[in-house]
Amino acid sequence: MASTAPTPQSTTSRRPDPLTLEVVELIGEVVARFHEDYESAAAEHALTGAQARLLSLLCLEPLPMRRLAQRLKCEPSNVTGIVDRLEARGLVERRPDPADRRVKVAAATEEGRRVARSLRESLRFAREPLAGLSEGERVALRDALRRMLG
Amino acid sequence: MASTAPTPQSTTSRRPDPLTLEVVELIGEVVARFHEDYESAAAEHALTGAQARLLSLLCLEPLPMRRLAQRLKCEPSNVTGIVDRLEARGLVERRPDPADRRVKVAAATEEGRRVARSLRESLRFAREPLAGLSEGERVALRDALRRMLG
DNA sequence: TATTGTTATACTCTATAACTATA
DNA sequence: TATAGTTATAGAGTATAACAATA
Repeated sequence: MASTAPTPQSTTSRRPDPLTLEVVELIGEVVARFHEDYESAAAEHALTGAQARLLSLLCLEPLPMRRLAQRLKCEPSNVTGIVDRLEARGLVERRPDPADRRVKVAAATEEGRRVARSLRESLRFAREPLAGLSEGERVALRDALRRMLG
Repeated sequence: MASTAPTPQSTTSRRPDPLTLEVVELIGEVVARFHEDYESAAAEHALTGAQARLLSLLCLEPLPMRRLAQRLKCEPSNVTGIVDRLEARGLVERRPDPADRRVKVAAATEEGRRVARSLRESLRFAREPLAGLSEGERVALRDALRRMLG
């Protein structure tokens, strides 16, 4: 591709070049749409965003309340309420930890896993828009995202 | 680039190919980091995410309460409270609309614009990670995102 | 009658601090 | 004493419904 002029400034400098600014803008758009899509998919399953995120985590593996808080980047006291509400609906259960009786391990129930799977499948964004890209473009996008995320 | 085998299924079909799944996963990562970064940048300015978004909108142009709700994709009743809190801090003001006395136009104050500018500059994510990409990669990323967003 | 903004209400998420039961 | 989870509390965002002022 045309790499005619060398970038005059690093992108970490105070005034990013127009290209970087546009990419930032576009990423903001993607973030907004993704978020919107996630919330509405959750709502279709009568879940809030936080509940959907927690349930999706537990769908991979059971976790102590403390670890859940770390993963969700919130205070442990909040996890109590979210798990309470999911447990009341039979999507999650609390199990004792034989090794440490202070610990409670949260785990998705069979129905919880079913709901999480359905939720995952109803996530349309980032799948439909991707359909417009060729395989080569998807590879390029993947590589750029990988490098961005370190 | 290698386009050896034709993609067996459309990306909108029930079972997306591994490449598409990975890109979805990566976008999810980007969304999470961006969101986190935005919230913490807002918090540095003693703003909530919703307040920061509303203020940023008003920084571009004054808007009636109703339009603000549409832009923020929430109910008009919520906007009342968010604007109340920003107005109490002198970052936003309500103006009458001469053409329609039912309407109140919200506008950023001078200080509001200053805070919004500072907020925008403290958004590190999507700028620092982008620094790791070559210009060619940023162009490829831009083009892919543009096409994704239609 | 319809529309704009607001108020009232209820629920969820959030952080902080204090509490309990274990370790 | 230190840690895991909970409870209590308060602030903010959200949707719904009802309301006053204006069109």
